Amino acid sequence: MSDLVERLRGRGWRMTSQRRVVAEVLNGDHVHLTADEVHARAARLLPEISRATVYNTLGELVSLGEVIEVATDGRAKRYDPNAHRPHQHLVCSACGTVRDVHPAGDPLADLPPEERFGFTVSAVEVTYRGLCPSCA
Amino acid sequence: MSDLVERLRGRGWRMTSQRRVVAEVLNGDHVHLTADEVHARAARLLPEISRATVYNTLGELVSLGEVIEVATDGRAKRYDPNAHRPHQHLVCSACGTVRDVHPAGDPLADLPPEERFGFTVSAVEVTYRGLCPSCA
DNA sequence: ATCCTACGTTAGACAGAGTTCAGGTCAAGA
DNA sequence: TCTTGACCTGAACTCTGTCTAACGTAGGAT
Repeated sequence: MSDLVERLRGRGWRMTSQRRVVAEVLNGDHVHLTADEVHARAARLLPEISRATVYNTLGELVSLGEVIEVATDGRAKRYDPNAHRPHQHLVCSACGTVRDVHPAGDPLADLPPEERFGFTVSAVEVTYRGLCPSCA
Repeated sequence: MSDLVERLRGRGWRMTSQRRVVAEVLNGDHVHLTADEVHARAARLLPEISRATVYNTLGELVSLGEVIEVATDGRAKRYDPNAHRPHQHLVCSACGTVRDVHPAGDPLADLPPEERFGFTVSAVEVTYRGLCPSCA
């Protein structure tokens, strides 16, 4: 994720302290923070950062394909920096914890043409639900 | 869906005009209304019905397993009365339209034990995304 | 090194979806 | 018919997220 800053600069991104801090907060594996959590952590490094900037920056990172938006429940979206490798999500129904998982098979191939109703299908999301070890 | 009223009464549900109207509105195949749409249609039959009652009733139907909640995106949740037959959803990224689909294969079987991280996996949701014929 | 300016940031108002609450209403059993 | 606890209502409220107008600044131009 540290070369992310370089990739973004190469794409003409103006680098600001706010954007750097948001990228820093999203660093790591199995990170699935909500926008508010990103804002809270970013504010520990840069107290004046505003909510609007966090939302703007996250939206830009999503458009650039550097971060994936995950809607695990009806609540706030979560942001997943692990956009390099395709993966799915395993969500604990009790505490909301999210894990990245890598199932076998290709769900897109499982949808036959006659079940597509003329849609141009471009993506598929799989969400596994259950109880994590601590909640079971 | 008409025997739904009987099933609910059998479970000790107090039957009111409001609940009857919400159940009526949800009748049919490929129905995926938002709470607001349910409220609008219910209000045509029972003008004084309140939003809170619609939300309460939908929530109860979901807990009872009679209706499935579909979180299509950042938008409003949709409510799917087709809870009897297992199925997945195909969502238009542009207009939010939802279709029920029946893919081949079992996504649960595609998640090997070493990818479950000790979770007790009990369910899986698959959401296909793309453009519907009108939006393409 | 400094200046310019277009791009970025900020605070706060706003909007959509959903929840809560106090008080009035009514389904259904006695 | 009476009673009562479950149900309904409307309004205020919370939570997420977006928009706007004024201000700040990164980085190329000079």
